[in-house]
Amino acid sequence: MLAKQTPLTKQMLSELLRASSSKPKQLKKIHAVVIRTGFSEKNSLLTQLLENLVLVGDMCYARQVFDEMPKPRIFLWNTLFKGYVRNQLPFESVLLYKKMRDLGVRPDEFTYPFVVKAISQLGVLPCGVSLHAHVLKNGFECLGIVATELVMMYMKFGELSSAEFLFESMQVKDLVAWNAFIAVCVQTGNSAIALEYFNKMCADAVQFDSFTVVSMLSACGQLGSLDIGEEIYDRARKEEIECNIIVENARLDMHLKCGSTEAARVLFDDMKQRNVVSWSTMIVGYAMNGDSGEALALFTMMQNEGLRPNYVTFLGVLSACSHAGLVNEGKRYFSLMVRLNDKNLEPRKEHYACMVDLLGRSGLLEEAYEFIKKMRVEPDTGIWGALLGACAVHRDMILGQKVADVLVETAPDIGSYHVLLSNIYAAAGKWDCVDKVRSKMRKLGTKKVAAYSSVEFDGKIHFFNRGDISHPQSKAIYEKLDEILKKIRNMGYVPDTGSVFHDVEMEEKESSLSHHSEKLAIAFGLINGRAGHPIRVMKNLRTCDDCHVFSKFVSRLTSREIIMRDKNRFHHFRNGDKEWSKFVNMNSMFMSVIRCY
DNA sequence: GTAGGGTTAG
Repeated sequence: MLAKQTPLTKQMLSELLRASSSKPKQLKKIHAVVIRTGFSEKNSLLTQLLENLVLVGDMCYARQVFDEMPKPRIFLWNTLFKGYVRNQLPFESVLLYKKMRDLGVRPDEFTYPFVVKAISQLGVLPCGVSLHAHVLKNGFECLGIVATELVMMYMKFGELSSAEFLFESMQVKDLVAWNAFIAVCVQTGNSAIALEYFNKMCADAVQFDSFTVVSMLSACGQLGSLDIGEEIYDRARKEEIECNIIVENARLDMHLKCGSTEAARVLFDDMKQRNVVSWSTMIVGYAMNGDSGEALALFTMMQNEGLRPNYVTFLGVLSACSHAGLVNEGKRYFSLMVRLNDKNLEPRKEHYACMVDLLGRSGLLEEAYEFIKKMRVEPDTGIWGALLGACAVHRDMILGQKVADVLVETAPDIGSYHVLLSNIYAAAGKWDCVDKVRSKMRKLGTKKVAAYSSVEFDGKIHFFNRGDISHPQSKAIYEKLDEILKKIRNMGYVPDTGSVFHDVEMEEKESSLSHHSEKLAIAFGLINGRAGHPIRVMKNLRTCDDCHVFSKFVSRLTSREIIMRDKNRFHHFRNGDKEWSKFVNMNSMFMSVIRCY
């Protein structure tokens, strides 16, 4: 009777496992039965259980099951590695790899893709280098997949030349290898290199696909190269590459990142299908471009269509409130988020940072400080950084010092915090304190990020540093700049030397100011750009007050529209005016949002 | 039986 029942029960257990593949509690119960009935001996049920646990993400339990297996085959080790990578547990991966070597288990060609990815997640370069040596020793370096993972690892570690060298020396580069390299370039902020390799790829006659297009549109968004991006998109269409919703969303985002909000809206309205990413892209884009009214209006529309916002949508909404100084509305959206009581919508650190920014920007520095103290989450550098930025804007030296102390303690290698503190001192004329901060930076080896601006012209991106003379057109650029400065001075422009935070003489201050990278970029745009077309300048840091005023005057003088994107947001200048957000009645709009829920 | 690529935030 027992013999008759045995195969049935085993089959039943297997079926049960399949049926409860996403229910962790059920899996545990079945595990107990498997052990009790002695079916675990052949490992097949345990294997199935392990795979299910990896999918569910219960890695602790998965490890327990794995450890109970008498002699797991290499496939099972790989399954566990897969689980650790998927669930972002790189440290556990490293320990498992060590154990594997200690036991003398030989890794196979499937092992290294997982382990290399784990080291990427771990972010420790020396570990990556020694793992690379293992890969070579075991003879897996010529496997495309392993090589691709290594290239991505080096790129994520900022080891650009190693990554490039390895990629170039790959004997066979298929489409996925190209796409992976281009994507990781964009993800690490090396979009100009991505563009370079896209051109190489085309020169090598490798046919690109929709994955390539998405990465390139994202690269063009970062670079502010609307024309190049649109050209690539048009080519994709002509070559009948499937432009799915991901491609369309990336295109939308590119337009918004290039300050082309009107065109983005037309694209958005014409889209055949829209998902939460499309809506969030628009809302975030409007917020970045200073059109808070449209951002919040879209948020309402989105809900009227019955779409559920996600955490990015709320980041856009909160930053829209922040840019427009809508303190009370921001507070209400934040509490709405809490009240929705959705596990996926619990405010994250970024949302708290947005709130601190909102309060701080409006001058409510103490309230922002209190908000941080009362937060349910542990404040990170992003949150303290938002408060320090606000202290710099409102020149609050006392609180600024307090916050900077926390930041310099936790993140001594980030130059911008030191710079912000030194700016606060400089604004108050405390040059001895400025010197102290600077010498501390030198002692810690912290470096300031050098400011640069870029402009696209003739299919190329032109970069400028402050006082740069390396550009072939330098002579003409400086002549143009002098000419403009003269003319706008007559129109009433006065250099705002308050934004040069060095203790130097006035004349020197002025010349240092007049050669800021964005001014050089604008002069370049005026020389080369087509009349009637906007000049799009991208800057890697925030733009200073003087360059802001300068741009206003230049837009009036030359009747050219200037769209300047800095680290945080856009500035649109047309006919000497800065375009402000449209007036909207936020109160009534907020009430309609409340009604949706 | 298992392995490499894409969109919204920072």
